[in-house]
Amino acid sequence: MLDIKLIRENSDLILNNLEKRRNKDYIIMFKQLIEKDNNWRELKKQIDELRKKRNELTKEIQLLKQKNEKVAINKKIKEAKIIPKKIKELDDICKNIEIEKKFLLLRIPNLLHETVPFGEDKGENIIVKKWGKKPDFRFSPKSHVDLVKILNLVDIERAAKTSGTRFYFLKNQLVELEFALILHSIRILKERGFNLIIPPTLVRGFIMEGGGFLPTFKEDVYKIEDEDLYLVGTSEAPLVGFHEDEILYEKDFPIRYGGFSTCFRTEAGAHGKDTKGIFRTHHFEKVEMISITNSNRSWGEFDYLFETAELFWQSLGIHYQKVNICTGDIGIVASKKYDLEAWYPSQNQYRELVSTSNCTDYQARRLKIRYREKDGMPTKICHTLNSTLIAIQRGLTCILENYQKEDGNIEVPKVLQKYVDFKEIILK
RNA sequence: GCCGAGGUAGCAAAGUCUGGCCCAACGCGCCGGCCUUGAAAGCCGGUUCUCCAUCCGGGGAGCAGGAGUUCAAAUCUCCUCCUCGGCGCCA
Repeated sequence: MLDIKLIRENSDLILNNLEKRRNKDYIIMFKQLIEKDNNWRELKKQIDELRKKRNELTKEIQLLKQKNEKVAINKKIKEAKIIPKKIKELDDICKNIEIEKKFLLLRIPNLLHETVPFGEDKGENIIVKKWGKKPDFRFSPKSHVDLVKILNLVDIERAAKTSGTRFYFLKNQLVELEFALILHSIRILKERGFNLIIPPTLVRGFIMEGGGFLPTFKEDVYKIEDEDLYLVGTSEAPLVGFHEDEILYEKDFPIRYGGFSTCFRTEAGAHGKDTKGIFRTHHFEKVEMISITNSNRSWGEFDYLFETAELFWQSLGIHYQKVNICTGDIGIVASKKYDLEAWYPSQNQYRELVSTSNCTDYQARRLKIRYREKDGMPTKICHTLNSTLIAIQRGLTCILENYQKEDGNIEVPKVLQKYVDFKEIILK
């Protein structure tokens, strides 16, 4: 969420930024927010004055009791007695306004970085870099959907039986490749200064809210019935929640976490999209990077995270492009976002494998993640960043497609060969 | 799941039975100031959130979270969460 003080003092700046999103709702919400905030402050002033009065009377009563002046005490108590009711009355109104205020504040998106390109939708994202080459196939490459079927690596039909659509049984060498990818991932993350973590995959509502996953994306996450627990759509949620309501030290920045977890997504808004295979599923494993730092360093860190993802995909020899996500496609939390889109020969297009975001102070403010330059110095709000390294199942689809051979076998990428006892997945 | 003990500021630790001198003691760390040639010691102010005020400054809230009783709650009552120990169950 945005800084309410900045909203009060510099509303024009924020309005100009919100306008870039070309969504009138945000402007309306913002104006309502300012109104609510004014109401709130007015009421708070009144309430605080009443409390002050009550505190004063309480003290007087206390003194009179010591002197045992009964008549005066009764008079004061009579006077004091009416105040709590008034406070309660105003406070109830104030609390409601506060709820409305928070409702708006939680839905107003982050400020966009000036280098975010303007655009209506993902068609207007800007390609900023390409790496590697498309594989030169002398045959018509198969899709991962066909490959996993032919090579007996995934069973979708039976998963439909046990669990429904968008589930899968991963089988045989693909299971081994998954673990190879995980081991390769954590090796790179360790070298790049990330602390390895496997987080809980169920988290409380306020952690989801703090990360920006709620309330805006309520339909996209699974909730446990009768409990205030959600299945995480990404380990970003527990990993940024890790330091919730903490005060960190600047000397420790950047704090980097390399998290591995299963992720659960309803894919509510994706009906009809990527319905076949394991490209888009309700559950998958993902290796994620998280960084906590401050405003001085977060843009450098943003590049560092993306570079780490690039190094990983380069090690696998996958041809990709780096994309600067435009205003219409960026979402509410990130101030700037780069995607890494890899080449899918069967689809003849680039598909998203990695998304790197600088959330600036937007998440950290919600989660009360602060830092000090030194002990005794005032606290400031941290910056948080996140990036995919690899979503395993999607990564596998990309590898399968790019490493397929004319004879129908799949070559195992060089860097993964040391983790498995085969160099090819062979058609039986 | 049951029983017991707990949750107090950056850390550490009193206060809870017996409500008010608790805007939370004594420490430790750190920040600012005074003092000093400099430092240490000493002294003063600070070290969470928030409101008003350009500045000086003045309020309010906060003792795991919420609700209640009361003129007044860290302290009493109820609900929830979490931690630790014991028992049970279990991969």
